Amino acid sequence: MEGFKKEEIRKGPWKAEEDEVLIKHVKKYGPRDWSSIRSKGLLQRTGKSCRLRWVNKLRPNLKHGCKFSAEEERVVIDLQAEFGNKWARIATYLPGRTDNDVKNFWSSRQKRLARILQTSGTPSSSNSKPEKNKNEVPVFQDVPTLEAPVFSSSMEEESSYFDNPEQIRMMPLPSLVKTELPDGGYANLSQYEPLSTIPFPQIPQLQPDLLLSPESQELLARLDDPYFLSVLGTADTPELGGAAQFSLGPPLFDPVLSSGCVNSAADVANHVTPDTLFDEFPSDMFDLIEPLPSPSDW
DNA sequence: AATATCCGCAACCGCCGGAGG
DNA sequence: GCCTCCGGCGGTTGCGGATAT
Repeated sequence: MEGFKKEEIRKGPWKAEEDEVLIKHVKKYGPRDWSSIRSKGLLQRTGKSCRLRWVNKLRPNLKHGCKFSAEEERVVIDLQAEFGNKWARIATYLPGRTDNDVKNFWSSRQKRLARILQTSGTPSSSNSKPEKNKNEVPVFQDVPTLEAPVFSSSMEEESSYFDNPEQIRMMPLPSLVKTELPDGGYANLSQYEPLSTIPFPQIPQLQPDLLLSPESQELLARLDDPYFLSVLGTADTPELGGAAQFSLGPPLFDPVLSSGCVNSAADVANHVTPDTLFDEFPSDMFDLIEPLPSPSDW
């Protein structure tokens, strides 16, 4: 590794060799002393860059390449309302997710919502094609207060974790708090006590002369279907107007979705996530959803 | 098939706070 | 009290793949 000029700092994508060096360093010294990696001439990366690479990509037990499950999405939505943009804090509730993951998820979601509101707010929107809006998800307001989990949010573990590769592989995530569920399963989000009810985006009373597409009418009809509601959660109010609420607790808490990656189409086919759920909504359905207040108004 | 647009992701940047000299 | 260094965090950007036109 000689020949490194200390002034030359490498940026951009990491190479496999660099990852190897970083992993070796962490195995040996633990996830700390990031700046020493460069001062020792091991890598031409800054300490910050090394730390980021470890935390976001190389750390054990990360969920790479799998979308947020319905449960994870709900947790993020709830906790964002509770904590604001404290991504690192929110990430501690989500085993295998990093603050960067949460941040990226949220910003993608915000962009989608912005677009949906933009299109639904225009007079011609009910004539517009579904386009990308088919993936839009709702925003939940006035979410319940949640209790913080009892664990250290620090990623810095004892160096004993790094004595051998197997220990690294099996290293428990600090945020992984398991609780036995009534049905015998385990919830990783144990502190996430009964997620009571989360307000659904308000849908105003339908006007008799309001023209809806056949799909929308069919969808509204399905809201009376017990099974459909069980997917959404249970409605606390018979009518959808005003403060219609849906329980997003157990019905949406699916061990398959919440505990691991769901990547195959078959896995997804049998589960309804917020995204897949709203895939079914014709675009003109969103014309009925009132514009949301900005986060600053919460 | 070509182009435009969207989206997810990885990584960088700047700010902040704590620790140590 | 100050300065410097380091690590942590949130915001932002740029790239590449996917999707729509």
